[in-house]
Amino acid sequence: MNTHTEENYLKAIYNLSRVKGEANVNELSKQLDIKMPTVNSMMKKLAEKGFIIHESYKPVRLTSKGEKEAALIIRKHRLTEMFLVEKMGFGWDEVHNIAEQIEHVQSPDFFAKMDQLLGYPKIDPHGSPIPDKNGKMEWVEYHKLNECKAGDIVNFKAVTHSSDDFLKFLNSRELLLGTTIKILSIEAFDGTMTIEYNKRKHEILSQLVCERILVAPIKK
Amino acid sequence: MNTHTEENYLKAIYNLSRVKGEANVNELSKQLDIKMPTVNSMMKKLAEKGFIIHESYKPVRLTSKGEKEAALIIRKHRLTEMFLVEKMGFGWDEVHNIAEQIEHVQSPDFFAKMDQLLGYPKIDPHGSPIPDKNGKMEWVEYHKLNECKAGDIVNFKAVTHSSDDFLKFLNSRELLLGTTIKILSIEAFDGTMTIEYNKRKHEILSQLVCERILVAPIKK
DNA sequence: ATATTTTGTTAGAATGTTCTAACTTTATAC
DNA sequence: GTATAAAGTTAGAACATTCTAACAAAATAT
Repeated sequence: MNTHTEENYLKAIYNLSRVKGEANVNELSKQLDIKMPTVNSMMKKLAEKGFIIHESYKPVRLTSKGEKEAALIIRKHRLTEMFLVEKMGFGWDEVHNIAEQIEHVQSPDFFAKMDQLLGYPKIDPHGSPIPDKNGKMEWVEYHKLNECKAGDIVNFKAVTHSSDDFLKFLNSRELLLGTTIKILSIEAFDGTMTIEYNKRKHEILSQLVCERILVAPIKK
Repeated sequence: MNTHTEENYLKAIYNLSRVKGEANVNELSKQLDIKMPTVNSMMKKLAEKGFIIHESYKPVRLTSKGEKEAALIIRKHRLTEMFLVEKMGFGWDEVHNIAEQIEHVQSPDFFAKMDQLLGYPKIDPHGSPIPDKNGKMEWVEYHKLNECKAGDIVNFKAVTHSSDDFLKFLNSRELLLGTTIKILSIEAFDGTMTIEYNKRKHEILSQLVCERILVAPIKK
């Protein structure tokens, strides 16, 4: 088995790789808040264990073994988040830090039981897909809200970041998963959007916020 | 905050101290499966942090600070065990190892929520008392079954060990908490007991087993 | 009461994870 | 296309946790 620490590196590599297929040392260092030389030596270790490929001065890529390992940790994280929200009554803005700890628990039975009690969920409380027992994840391709056009009507499907602050911001605007959003206008200068949803007719979102909101077009 | 490791030492000291009020290095070493010199250096560290008093060649005693710290970890352990049994459907023989891991989770909210969902339980699935939020534990003084006399009728209240094997043995004999037991005879030679309970009229228990079963006399 | 066993301690080394300082390679800017 | 900045690496040290080997004190046994 792998250590707590190794699991955190694998998860970070997985998350950074999601878009580009690879992760570099500098980004990992920032994301994990660990200095570059430390990350570097851990890359050597993970490469020796066969989880990643790392050529000098090149970005890091997960092997299929590493990808599966990472996906299974993420599975535990997301099942936990779902359990905390659905079965224990936590808010979606309260579960990330608890799940970060529980994801390292070594007990297949524990997570199998959660899965069963939840009815084998496919997504977590933030709209992210939960990998299956083999580490396979079904990717639904959503759009970022900031890439939509004025006049579009879309459905809020997921968030790309799960920090307390961001989710509390969305709560304060009553902007929850499943909400239908109409884009009234986009400020060309800074990407600020004016949107309408539920009873809120003129809500304004900064580009930073819009980049973290994933949506699907409404099917007519 | 303290590390995982420090918490395990504190818990072991607490458990060993329960009877005698103190714990020695050799017993800690055996219980934790860590060599004596390692235990010794950790004792130095815990003493510096004010959790224990340790004079050379003397047993170790918890300070009130150390006792509270340990009790709060045990509180998390026992709440977790209760949650796993009552809310997730695990057997009492399946929860110890999972709780050993979850007890180290740092999140007062998480354990407060468990406590609330369970209705503020006072005992865990093995009959052990759950310390309150201040680390205070209500000790109910039970007797060990092996200390009872032939003819006694007693109620099975708790176990002193929570290993899988022991609990599975009790399951296989349908010997569960709350069972009323009549002691038919005791073999003077080896302490083996013949008992009667429910529909089982001639069950035989070794002394080792009887030492691990805590009972209360039936009030007439 | 001395010898033996058990328990406890000290010293020194190994492993894992982290750091800083110094250096190298790659990317960017002018 | 050279200068500068950014990213990556190497070397060496620090801290936590563990170990083995050697030694010391306390308990026990005859």
